[in-house]
Amino acid sequence: MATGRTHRPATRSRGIPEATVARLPLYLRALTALSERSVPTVSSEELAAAAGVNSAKLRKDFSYLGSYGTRGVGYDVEYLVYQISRELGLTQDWPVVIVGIGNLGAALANYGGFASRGFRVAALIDADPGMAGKPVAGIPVQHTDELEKIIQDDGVSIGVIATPAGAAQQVCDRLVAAGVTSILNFAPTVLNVPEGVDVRKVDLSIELQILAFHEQRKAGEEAAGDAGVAPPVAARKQQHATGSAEQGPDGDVPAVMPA
Amino acid sequence: MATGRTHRPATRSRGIPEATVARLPLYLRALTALSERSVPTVSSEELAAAAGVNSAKLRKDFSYLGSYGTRGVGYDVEYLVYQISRELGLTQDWPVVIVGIGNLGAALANYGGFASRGFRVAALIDADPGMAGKPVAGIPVQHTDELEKIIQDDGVSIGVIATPAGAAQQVCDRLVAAGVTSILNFAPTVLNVPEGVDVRKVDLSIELQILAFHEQRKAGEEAAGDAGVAPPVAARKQQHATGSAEQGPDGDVPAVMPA
DNA sequence: AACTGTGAAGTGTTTCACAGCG
DNA sequence: CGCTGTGAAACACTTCACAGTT
Repeated sequence: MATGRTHRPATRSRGIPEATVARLPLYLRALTALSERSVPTVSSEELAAAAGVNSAKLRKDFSYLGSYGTRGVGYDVEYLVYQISRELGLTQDWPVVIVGIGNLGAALANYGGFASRGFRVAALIDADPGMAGKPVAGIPVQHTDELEKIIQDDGVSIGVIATPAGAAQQVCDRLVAAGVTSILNFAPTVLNVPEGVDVRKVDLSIELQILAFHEQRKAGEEAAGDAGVAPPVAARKQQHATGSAEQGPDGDVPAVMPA
Repeated sequence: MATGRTHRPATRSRGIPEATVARLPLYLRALTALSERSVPTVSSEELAAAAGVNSAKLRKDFSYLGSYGTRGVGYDVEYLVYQISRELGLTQDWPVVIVGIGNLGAALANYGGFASRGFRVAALIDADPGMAGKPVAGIPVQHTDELEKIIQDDGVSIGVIATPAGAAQQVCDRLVAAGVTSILNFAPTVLNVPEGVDVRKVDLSIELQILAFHEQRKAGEEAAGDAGVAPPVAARKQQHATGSAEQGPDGDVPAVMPA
């Protein structure tokens, strides 16, 4: 979705897998903790444990960055912190605007981990004129009217949307028009953005629903009899291939989830 | 990747892929919106657009649930809402506790999408005695001492951790000991949980770092010359250089990690 | 001896493309 | 004809297992 293809001309294409990129911050956090304890080196096994992954995956991930370890020894903590930071672009300053200073926006503004990496809250923006000027986390809230000006003046390229769902797309459009090219969306809506703009979303309700799915599986083993309400409309259709062939061609090995 | 093999006797093995499960809430939201507009049926193409995925993926996803569409026509909205809700376990009531009622916890307690699905905030818990009794989102905050009692009395199986990082593991241990088997973690820490307990994490700082990575790519195409500080220690090593496919569409990386 | 780096195999996910049904 | 449902191909990611290095 969002990102669309980026048909890069393959400038020597480093090509770090997306899954690896998503784990780099995890490694970085673990490494930072080690660094604070002045641990000089760490093995893939130890670091993997601290980051909650397995060591093969970690080594594979690092192999995309380069050969930064020493066989028989492990990885130099400081050096790796630097390399990962650089890879993630955290050696530079990223001004960020947060739009929508309700409960959540305020929480985000106060969030420490925010500033701790290269991120700097450049501005807090809210549509409520009554909020204008009020300081949140030490930063005065500004009115939406200022949005374009702020973004241009500060060279903001990352925006955080913490507005109600109804306002999100509109805010998004304005952010993008003003030059923002990466958006972190907390509103429960699918955002439409032009090619070249990245959107990541964080959705509490979705996370809970996924947990509920697994939770349900744990509880009800056999009893398929569901206690909920009855299907609303339409005739009930049969439930997919009942006992028959269907999936596992050869060695069964049923998928992740059992039933 | 959930719980590796789950031994289970393969009761007709439904086996819905994790990636599909993660998208069901998205479909459900889009369908709910259609339902509110009294749209009777929808094609895979339309629904996919509303959910921000492509139609082939959507059809494949639905095929894991069963044959719920009508060829030449599309899907019955109400019927599909029900089927997905049931699959996700939302036709039942899920009491949830939120631990850590700071800025973020309060935001979560107030979050509407919470209650809108089967989730019910059974209790708000905080370690600060000064907060005890204070109502947040209409619910009085209770002290951590009550944690075990609340969970057992209300049969809570899902816990949300919104405490500072330092307290998270301890809270997690208590939640698990009291009977919680699914945890949504907002604290920037890796939680250790016993086998059978699901943890999903939401980490603002990680999301931003991933955006920064892509942002950096957009900006500096060729100029590998980084303006940041110089590497701290150790000799620089060469850069690997895999030549190959690069980046693809955004794909969300699921994060269930059992243990 | 200890540990990294990585091909190769295994597993999961997406996309294609079209048969099949209403 | 239109649209779903799905094998098969393509792609992505993870894990294995061991060669290679210090």
